[in-house]
Amino acid sequence: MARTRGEERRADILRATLEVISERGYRGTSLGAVAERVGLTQQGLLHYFPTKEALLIAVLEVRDQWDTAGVPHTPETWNIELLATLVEYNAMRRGVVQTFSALLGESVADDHPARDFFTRRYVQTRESMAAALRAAFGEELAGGLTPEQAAPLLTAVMDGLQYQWLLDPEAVDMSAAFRDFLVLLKPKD
Amino acid sequence: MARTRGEERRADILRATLEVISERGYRGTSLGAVAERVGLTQQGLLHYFPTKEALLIAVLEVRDQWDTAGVPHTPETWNIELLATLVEYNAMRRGVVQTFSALLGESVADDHPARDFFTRRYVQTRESMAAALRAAFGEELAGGLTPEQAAPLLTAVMDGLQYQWLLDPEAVDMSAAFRDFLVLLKPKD
DNA sequence: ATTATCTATAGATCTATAGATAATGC
DNA sequence: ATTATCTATAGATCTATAGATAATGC
Repeated sequence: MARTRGEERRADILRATLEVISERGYRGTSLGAVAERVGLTQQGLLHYFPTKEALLIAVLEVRDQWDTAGVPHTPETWNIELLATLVEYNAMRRGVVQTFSALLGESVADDHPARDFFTRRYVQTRESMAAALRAAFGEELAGGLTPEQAAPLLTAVMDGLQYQWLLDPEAVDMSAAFRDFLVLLKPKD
Repeated sequence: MARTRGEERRADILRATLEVISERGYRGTSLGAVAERVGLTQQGLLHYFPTKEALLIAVLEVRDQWDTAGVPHTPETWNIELLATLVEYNAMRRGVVQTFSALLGESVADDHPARDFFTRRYVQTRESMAAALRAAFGEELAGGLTPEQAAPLLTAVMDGLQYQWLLDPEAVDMSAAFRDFLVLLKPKD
């Protein structure tokens, strides 16, 4: 896939942006800092992405691929085993997890440009989670929960564990804890 | 408790700071915006808190009282029913939840001044959660989990639900979901 | 006296625009 | 021709310091 010079540069810039966001969040990220990492001036960077917000939008568009390790975000392709593997994989990619968590955390601010993106995304995520749970465990999970009831919990556990793990990787075994949670969900009959 | 004029002002400033942080995060908060809300100039505010970081530290110190509704943060005082009530209560205090979530989200950045605070705090939280779980359910929870295994999950569920709820309050019933999770944890014998 | 506020301002950033120059692709 | 990149710079902020003035507490 012969990417043009320009596409290559864009990809480099996005990579660098993800890096800087993971270190400082979106608000703490300056165009200058990103530009420096790709060997450009701040104004040179603006040739590829005309505003800082345009750069964030572009980052969000590619981000999904990163944080689901390339697995597309639709109900059909998801399943519980894959989720567990993904969590395990994420435990080896601190930077990616940190970028995601930093953006999610910032996005709850009233005026944050990523807010809509995350709102929409979580609607999707809960649907996918419910479908995956249904496929794995059927209509009734442990405790009599439906897949739709368990979906936000599963989502919450993944996100919440990431924060605890990012703050204190030694103290929290994200992957083991996630598997513990899957055991909890499994119907007992 | 006759607070001096100065203490009163300090409290006002902290209140305003929590507000602005909930709207913009710590990095997005300017001293000027906080000062305006208490009817001071930015320089007048610096009389009470000499730097922006000092203001954040002070906020973090009072924050615990807010987000646990005044219940002290020690193993002895915690129990599961109280947690469920707290989540219900939080669903009526969007601003407080949003301040907490915004700060937690930002704090994963490498150089964030609240990072240490949250790291230490989560160690405590997990301990308190484990104690509460032990008191409520004994040594073996559902799925054969120990209280220590379930503690990070319980913590993760609370935090993760908050993000989903903040982004989309209509779509997520934080309190109901939390109670669902408690049902999951309850030993089945 | 001490505490509370204000005006003035230095010094750092940061985003974005304008316009010049260099490199690349037909 | 078009794309890539640079220099120069306007215009907004933002934190923090210095030092003056007003209000309050003994």
